[in-house]
Amino acid sequence: MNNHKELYKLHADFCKFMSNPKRIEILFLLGEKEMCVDEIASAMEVKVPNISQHLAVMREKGVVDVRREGTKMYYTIANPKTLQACIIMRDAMVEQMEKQFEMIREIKK
Amino acid sequence: MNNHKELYKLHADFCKFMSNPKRIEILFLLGEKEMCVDEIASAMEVKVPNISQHLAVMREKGVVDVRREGTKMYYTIANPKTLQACIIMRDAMVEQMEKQFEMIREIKK
DNA sequence: AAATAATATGCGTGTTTACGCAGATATGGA
DNA sequence: TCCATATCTGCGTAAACACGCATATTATTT
Repeated sequence: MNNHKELYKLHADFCKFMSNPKRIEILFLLGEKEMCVDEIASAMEVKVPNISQHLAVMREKGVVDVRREGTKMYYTIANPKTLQACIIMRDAMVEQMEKQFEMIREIKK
Repeated sequence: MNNHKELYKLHADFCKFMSNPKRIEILFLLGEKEMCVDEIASAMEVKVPNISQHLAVMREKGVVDVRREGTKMYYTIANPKTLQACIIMRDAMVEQMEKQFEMIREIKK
């Protein structure tokens, strides 16, 4: 069974949405509540077309769901696990930074 | 407080290691046991220098730790949370794929 | 049917990433 | 010291990405 490689490819492709700080910020914003494009854009102080492009990436990968209401498009997180994993990943990063900080302090003393 | 942006940047940068299928495969391999470069390379059927480069990326971000034993470098996962988050992210992806598969079946019936 | 508001899309450009290959290091042993 | 083994680094190229801006699409209102 060597479709392992294929699964890793899908997995990496899905995770690509996290390789951009704006998309992570969008994920955390949507974690609080459903939002439309210009709400997100003004909350982040970023131009609307740019946010729309990032949302398109997240839509394609199935990270977010969309719902139309009149002219507005409301976005939500498709699966809460995505945010959960993202938070755990951030915790791991913070712990790692603290560990490295400790090591530097040990060397300096 | 607008160092939020800076945190999102660090977060995204840390998560970049997941945007490549080979690095995800490396993470899962190291999840089983400590391994040296050529063990990883032959397990994955990838050239050693390429694996070394991917490990360098993971080292820089603090995703993996290294230990030298003679001429060999043994790699381990620095923080189990990293693998945990990665697994949850994969679960989210699989659930999402199943959801989309269901939707297509509904439309076709 | 126009005009307007909200999003989405296409394109050009500068930046980053992946990876093969050649050459450089570092360690242990003859 | 010289050689072999294991790993790392530098460089060139091709592909992917981010983002600004202009334009297109979609739905509401008049």
